[in-house]
Amino acid sequence: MPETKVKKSEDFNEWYNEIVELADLCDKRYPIKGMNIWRPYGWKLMNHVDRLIRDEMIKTNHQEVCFPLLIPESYFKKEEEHIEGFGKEVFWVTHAGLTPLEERWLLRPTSETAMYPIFSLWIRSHTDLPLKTFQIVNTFRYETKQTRAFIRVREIHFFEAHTCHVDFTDAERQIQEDKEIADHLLQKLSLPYVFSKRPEWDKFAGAYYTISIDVLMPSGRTLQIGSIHQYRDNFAKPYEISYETEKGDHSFCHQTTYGMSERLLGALVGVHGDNKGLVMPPEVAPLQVVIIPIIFKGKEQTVLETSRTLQNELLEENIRSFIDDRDITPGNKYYDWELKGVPLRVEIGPRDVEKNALTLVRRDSGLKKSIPITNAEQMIKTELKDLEHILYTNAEKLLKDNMHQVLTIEEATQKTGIVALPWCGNKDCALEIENVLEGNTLGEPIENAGCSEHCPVCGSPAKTWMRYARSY
RNA sequence: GGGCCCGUGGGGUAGCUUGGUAUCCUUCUAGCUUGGGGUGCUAGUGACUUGAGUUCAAAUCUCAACGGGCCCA
Repeated sequence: MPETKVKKSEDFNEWYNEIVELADLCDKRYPIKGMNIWRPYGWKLMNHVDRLIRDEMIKTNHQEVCFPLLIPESYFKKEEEHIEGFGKEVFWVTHAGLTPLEERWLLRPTSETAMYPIFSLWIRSHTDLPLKTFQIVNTFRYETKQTRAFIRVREIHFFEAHTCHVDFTDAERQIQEDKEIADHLLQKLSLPYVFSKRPEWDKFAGAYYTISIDVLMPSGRTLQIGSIHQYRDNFAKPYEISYETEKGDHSFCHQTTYGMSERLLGALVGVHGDNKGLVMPPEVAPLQVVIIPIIFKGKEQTVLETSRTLQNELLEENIRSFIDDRDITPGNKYYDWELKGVPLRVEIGPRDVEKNALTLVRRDSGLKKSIPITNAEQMIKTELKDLEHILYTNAEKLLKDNMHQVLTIEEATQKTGIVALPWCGNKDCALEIENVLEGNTLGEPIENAGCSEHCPVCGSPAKTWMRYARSY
């Protein structure tokens, strides 16, 4: 069996670096830090993830838009907290040719400040609401810390939904919908996750509150793959997004955003991959089945014909497949496709054809079996479903085994992954725990209110649980 | 912001201390061979980040720039 040089369990970070390049996802040789090249296979994969996101957006009546990349400084500066949060990591455009610009432009780090002045033009009446938009674009953030493919980059492939509502309640309803969207999507990616409400000092710049969506990587560190923000009317006021109510008054909109990025791909790689390479959930696998004809001189005809017949049958079932008839040895092809995480491999050789059968190999378990060629596409469909299920189950176990709820800092230091401790609500107490655990606050669980224990730092009655983790 | 380390074919490397012909593996190309887990053989392409300095001579020593990585705040 082929293995990566670095084992996933021994040095996850190194393993990750090795795998993203070996599997042809990206090329990191571009000479600007944090700006990598999407290679064809990686880009296909990302497109499938985007497709799932679009499907969810369309189902929930969001409209796709595309705003300009450049934002005038004056637009950007309207909301104070927002500038403070992003100011240090924006790229500026100062010249056009040799001429200095009268007003500087910036590359969007996110699109609130590009969109909202325009929203204020679009929205006149309560009948224009809710306004539900989204776009999938690249955003730019000048990261100074260490970059990592798909996880911390300077040019980010980004999904952002922006909505405007008549009031806080309707915006809250949107946030419920966003949570459902996240759930559907992450199920399809076989990625179990946790929602946490970020503490006040760690929320998105300008938000009323922020819900983060985190997955747990096998290294024990969390990866935030999305966030949902309730803005209330924090942006609507400076950007003057108001509407005329039924009664003829004027009122500010309440807004939400929902963002996700190429980190989803990072999570797919990290959570499902193994020492043989990627393991892709069938929903997003660029190829769901690879067909390898076993060619012997003189017998290639029947083997290739059988392969083509199967491919056509798979096509009718909307299963993405490819016949690898390259002139290299079969073993070589196995390695290749295992590295790329193709969920199922079908081998068709003279032996199979004779028996009216084909050989089916699972990427997750490596198990091989011979199945009848009649109705093979149905069997394959079932196997794909089962594989998706197994991926989810394994990932869920990883998450559950690494989520802990404890009462003292002492106990917390013994744990890996996500640790929840009682919290009194005082920032200093949380920061103290961050220090000792060498981790960060993730936020409070959103599903439960309250905690009847005591803060492990100051001893006061706890208001809630607070989660801590080392994160990417 | 402060400190440290590193730049050699597409990838991984040896050589640097003590200056002189750049090593090996892999990939790639061509041909034959082989083909149910990386087939074998033959031939071939391809590199010292850039600039300045020291020197008869620099991958090697010095300085700088650019690029990459790590640690601390």
